[in-house]
This record gives sequence, C-alpha cells and structure tokens, in this order.
Amino acid sequence: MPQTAYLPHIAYDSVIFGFSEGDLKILIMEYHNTGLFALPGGFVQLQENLNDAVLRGLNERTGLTDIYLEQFYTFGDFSRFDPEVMRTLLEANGIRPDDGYQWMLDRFISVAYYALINYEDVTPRPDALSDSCEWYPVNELPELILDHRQIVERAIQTLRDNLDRKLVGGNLLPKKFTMNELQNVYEAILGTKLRRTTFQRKMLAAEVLTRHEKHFSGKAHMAPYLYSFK
Amino acid sequence: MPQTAYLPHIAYDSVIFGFSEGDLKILIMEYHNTGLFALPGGFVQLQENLNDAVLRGLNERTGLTDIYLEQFYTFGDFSRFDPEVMRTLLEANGIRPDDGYQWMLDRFISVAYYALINYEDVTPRPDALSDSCEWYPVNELPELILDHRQIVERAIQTLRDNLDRKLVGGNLLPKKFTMNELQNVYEAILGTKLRRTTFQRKMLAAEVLTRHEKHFSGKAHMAPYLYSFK
DNA sequence: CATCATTGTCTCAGTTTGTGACAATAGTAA
DNA sequence: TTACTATTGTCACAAACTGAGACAATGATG
Repeated sequence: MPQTAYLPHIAYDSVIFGFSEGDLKILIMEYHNTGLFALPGGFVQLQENLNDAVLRGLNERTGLTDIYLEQFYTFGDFSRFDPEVMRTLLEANGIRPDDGYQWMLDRFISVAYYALINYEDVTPRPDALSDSCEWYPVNELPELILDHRQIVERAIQTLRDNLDRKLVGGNLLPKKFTMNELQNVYEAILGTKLRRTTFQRKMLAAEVLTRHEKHFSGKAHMAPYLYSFK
Repeated sequence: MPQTAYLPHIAYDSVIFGFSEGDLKILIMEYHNTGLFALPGGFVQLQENLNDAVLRGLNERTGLTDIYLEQFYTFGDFSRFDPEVMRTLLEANGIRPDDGYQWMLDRFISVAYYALINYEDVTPRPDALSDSCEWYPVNELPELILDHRQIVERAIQTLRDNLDRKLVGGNLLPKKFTMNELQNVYEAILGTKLRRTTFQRKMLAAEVLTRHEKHFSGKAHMAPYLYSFK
C-alpha cells in the first residue's frame, strides 16, 4: 500500500449484512495480535470511482460480484481521528509507519455503505492485516474500534427505514425462498414479530414476487410455495 | 486559501432550499467573468468537523446560525473530476494555480447536504470568487458546472422522501404560518396538488402543530388560524 | 386412516383515507 | 343594514387498508 496509490484522508467502511439461523449478522474483522475488531474498510485509488472501490473491497472479502450496496452516511467528525489505534494495527503487523505508511495515521473521513448478501454464497476471507473475517449477530458484536459501533447502528436504522420503501429484504436470501423465510428476515431486521397473515397479504399485494413450485421439506405439513423477486 | 488549511480531495456542496411566491427555490452562485453557475460549496479545515464546515459555509452565505441541515449523499465518481472548470474559475479571478492553489485542480470527493431555511430571513451573500448568490426556482435552474445538476436532483428526491417521515416542511416557513401556506410548501416540494381537507386532517392528527391566534389578511373571507411546529 | 403442524385464503371489525357537503367568517358592494 | 363572495374549519359518508382470528387443504407420520 504505497501512499501514491490511494486518496489521502478518505476511507470507506462497509456493514455487510447476512442472515442465518434466524439472526441478522454482519462481517467483522479481527486484526492480528491486537484483539481489535473493526468493520471491513479500505481506501480509494487515485482514479477509481468511490463506489467501485467499495465493490472491489467487498469482492476481496466475499468473492461476490453482484452485490446489493447502498451508501448511507459519511462520517466526518474530527474526533474519529485516533492515530494510536492505527499505529497499534500497523505495529502488530510489523509495519513501520515511516516506510511509506505515515498517511494511514492521518485524519480520515469515512464514507459508510451497507451491503445485503446471501449468507450461503459467502466464505469470508481475511485480508493481509487481519486474522479473521467472521459473521457476528448484530446483537452480539464485540467492542469495535473508533466509531464503528455508531456506523453499525446507523446502518441498521437506515436498513429498517428502507425495508418497506425499497423492498430490499430479498437480497439476504437465496433467489428462491418461502414466505416464512422472508418473514424471518423482516423480523430479524426490525427486531419485532410480525403477523403471518398480514405479512403474506402485504407482500403479495405489492406485486413484486413471482410464485414458483412448492418446496417439499420432508416435514409433516402443507408445503409452502417458493417465491422470487421479480 | 493556502493549501495547508484544508483537507485535500474533500469538498462539500450544499443545496439550500427556500420557498417564496409559490416556488421551491435554491441558492446558486455565479462566478466572476465566467458565466459558470454552481452550488455553494467549500472545504474542510484540517481539524474541523465535516458538519461544522458546512454550517460555517452556510453562515457565510446566509448569515443564519440555526439551520436545518441534512447530509444526503457523497459523490465520488472519478468522472466528476474536471480540472479545466476549476482552472477557468481561478484564472477568471486572477489567481495562478502555482501560487498555492494547485490542490484545487485535483480530484475531489464531495459530500452533499441540503438545508431548509426561511426565505425571508436571508440576504444571500456572494463570496470572494463569485458575482452573485441568488435564488432560482428549482424548475428554472441555469446550467450548472460538473455534476451539480445531479446533486440537486438527488437533494429534491431525498427531501420528498423525508417530507412525511421527518415533517421538515415547516423549516421553509416563518415560525408562524397558516395551514394553507404549509400546504403550498408541500405542494411545491412534491410537485403535485394536495387535497385541502385531507392535508389539514393529516397535519392536525400528527399532533406536531400548535394553534395560535387567527391571522387577518384583510381579505374578504374567514380568517385562518396561525400554527407553529411544537 | 387418524393425527399434527403449517400454509393459503377468507371473513369481519376497526382504522385510515378520499371526497364532497356545509355552516361560519371577514371582508366588499349595494 | 343587508346581500354577496371567497375561504376556512369541521363533519359525514364511502372506499381502501390493516389487525386479528377462523378454517380448510396439505404432506408427512405411525
């Protein structure tokens, strides 16, 4: 990461949502030998579109290319500047700031994005600086560096606000899913239980779903239809 | 504007909304001797909060201090980089880039905000580089530099989306206003006519208004109540 | 074939919204 | 003083939408 390759003072952070075992989860990285946890983030190349930089980072971590991605806020408080945290990260990886990494200790403004992906499609990959990149339920996050906790809170709030307006819930599921699975996603995002019949009626009335064949789970009850988003 | 005072590659642009004569309007600056029109914008000082930088800029242009301000998107495409436009602006003002202004010809990422202010409270002030800072109806904007047209479009869209959710319409009016004036603001923002009785019922049911004395305009009809937001 | 959990759909009541009606008001004109 | 007019605040009714439960159909099990 030589200094010349990236725009200084500008970073991005991504809140990558997945859904499994009934929980809304996000990807969190742990840095080598530090016990420090952070959102996956990165920098923007000198001639690269901001959005493309984020997609590039997501692809490196998840292997996915077609990702539902939305920018939601840019965090620009001076107080989010904490060179000691970055110094710790670099030193734990045997990097001397003097060797062209001084710029990483500067103040950064961070553009935050959230992504919705199908949990099953992903095997999280750590990067050079991190031990691990793992799913954590949003209610059981470790302590995060800097203001990353606030970034997550705001991501969840934005996701909730957009849930009905943009009908984005389906991006957290496989292409085909049952109505019950979709309802579970909504409940995990909103943090509340929903009424089955009302939910079903609303989704069908929205005319955004295509109904496919039935899905036989082997359980002893009526088989539900599979749906996909139009 | 010596280079050391500002973060490089980072700017902000502001879409400042006002309401008068039945139209939604925004403030547009015209640069000296160029015929170029642009949104009011600026840069962030090295130790300044991003939000504070925007408030500082708004205060310089409008004289106002308590301003309803909302960040809505960060524009980061490489294609918005056009050094010729900036060079024209500087040269028209007799500034040589070599004299410490080279950084203004670099690529910028711009964080966009919109503000809602009471038209009557403002006497727009041009800055050192601009001839004028004037109100334009959103439907009669001049051609704007770079991607400023898109920024305006997105600001209006965000304002529409937030109108009911955040009940922000009142920020475009004096403290006290009639129900009809408030409805006119809504209609200007949404670009559609609304039904009088439905609008009145919805606003009163929201329990966000305080009813004050009647307002006698001198016209030959029933005088409306004045309202203010709680 | 009886049992059981789950699903798709329907019904009914309660609430919200679209639409027009109507009396009250504050001026103007006779 | 008395019509007359434009506008306002409120109400009434119908239409649309939502919450809550009922119920038959289904797909396995034993």
